[in-house]
Amino acid sequence: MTSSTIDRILDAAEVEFAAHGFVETSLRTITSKAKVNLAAVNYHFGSKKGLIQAVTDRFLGPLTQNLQAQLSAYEQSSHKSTIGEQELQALFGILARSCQQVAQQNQHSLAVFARLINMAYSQSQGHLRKHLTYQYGSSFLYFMKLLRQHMPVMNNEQFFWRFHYLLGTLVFALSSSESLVAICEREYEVSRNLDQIMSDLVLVMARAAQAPITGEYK
Amino acid sequence: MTSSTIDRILDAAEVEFAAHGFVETSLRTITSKAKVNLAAVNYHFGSKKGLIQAVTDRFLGPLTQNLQAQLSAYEQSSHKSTIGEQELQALFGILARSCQQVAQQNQHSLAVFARLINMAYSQSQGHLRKHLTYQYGSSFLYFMKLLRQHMPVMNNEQFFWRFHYLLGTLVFALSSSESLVAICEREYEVSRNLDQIMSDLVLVMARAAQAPITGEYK
DNA sequence: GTTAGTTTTAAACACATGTTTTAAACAAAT
DNA sequence: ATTTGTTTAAAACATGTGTTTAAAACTAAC
Repeated sequence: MTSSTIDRILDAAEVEFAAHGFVETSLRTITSKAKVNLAAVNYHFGSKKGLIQAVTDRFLGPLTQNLQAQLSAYEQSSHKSTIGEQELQALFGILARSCQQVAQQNQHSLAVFARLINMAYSQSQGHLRKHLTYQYGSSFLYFMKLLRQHMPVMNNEQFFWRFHYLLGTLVFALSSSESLVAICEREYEVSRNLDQIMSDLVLVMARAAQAPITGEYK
Repeated sequence: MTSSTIDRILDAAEVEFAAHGFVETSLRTITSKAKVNLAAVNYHFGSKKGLIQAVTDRFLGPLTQNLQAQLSAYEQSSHKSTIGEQELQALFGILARSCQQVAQQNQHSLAVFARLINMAYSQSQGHLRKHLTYQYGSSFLYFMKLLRQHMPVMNNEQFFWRFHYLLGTLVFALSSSESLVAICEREYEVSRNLDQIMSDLVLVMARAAQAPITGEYK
């Protein structure tokens, strides 16, 4: 049980970071929730930054691996030159399913992970952004490449923006899903789970991807 | 020039908060950038929380006022029972134009403001969220009500979720617009301004609002 | 010119943070 | 049983934080 300390730290850090952000979570609350000595973090991870990167790596590693596999299987199967909403739904569906599978396999909450990603972008944490793009940039680009084939109407720059709009939709929705679920249960007495939210998001993203590319709203 | 101190503090706090978040920005950096004594913040705003609320109020006050006016003008004009993409575009366009107008009138950057809103939701800051819903909740609901009339296919709960997806798209895209613009200029040698981004976002949101409401992505 | 109220200033306070240090406890191999 | 390397433990360190205090400077009215 020598490395149980490391896992306990990672488990505690994950939920605390997701709940209160990286900066607002102190090492002391993490180590106390993990029932571990304060110095253990610096001993095993070097620094708080090291811990933050380790927490994200533990999820993003399996995720990108899973995603890569499913994407290349999809690429070699069919749908190659087809254009349409169904193919877009399929691609976003692969992304959604990858997230859910990895979350389920590793006993993690998808909402927690989405909040982590959101934190990585909304809080400054320059080191994290660099680490993520360096480590997982290629998987990112692979997904973009496949998606690009089903959005041939627009040029590269227009696609770039459209892609990030959709990414924002996904991240923001997932990361605020827990509080939205709570509001929704209180307000409409209907409870939603992440599966339903994901299904809905896939449809929304696939439709949004096909919005016209020019025009003025004035 | 007695209240110039207050304005200088607000100006400095606004850009620092947007750039580095509420927690990672210290009162000392704010007061030094504002060329004001450290104690001035506690004297004029009571506390750091008070300053945070004042910063958001300075933008959200004029914004909701502007938005309310334009919305009621729109409501009394026409389009009342019509359904379609054009009406959705019109409503989102009103929201977009309100944001831009207020930003321009008060010499503020829209991206800075969007980042503030994003911070208010992604960082814990429970006091801010309470303050915002208490102060500006009605304007929020008014916009929702009008939008609801043009999305009659879905029930209230489905609309609730769809609405927040779109909101996430807007906030996330605007708040990360500055870094995306930079990447885009380096990568594609094309520069976009916020007007173009807003136009595009309006089209995307109007299209996404019409996505089908049920179905599985598996 | 004096006074009363407001604003600014410099210093100190109380506290929480990440990190380091030093020694103790432990594990496994010789 | 001793030794070696690794992990844990408690304490201290250095620093940055929001806030408060008390005096000084300023403003405006009488």
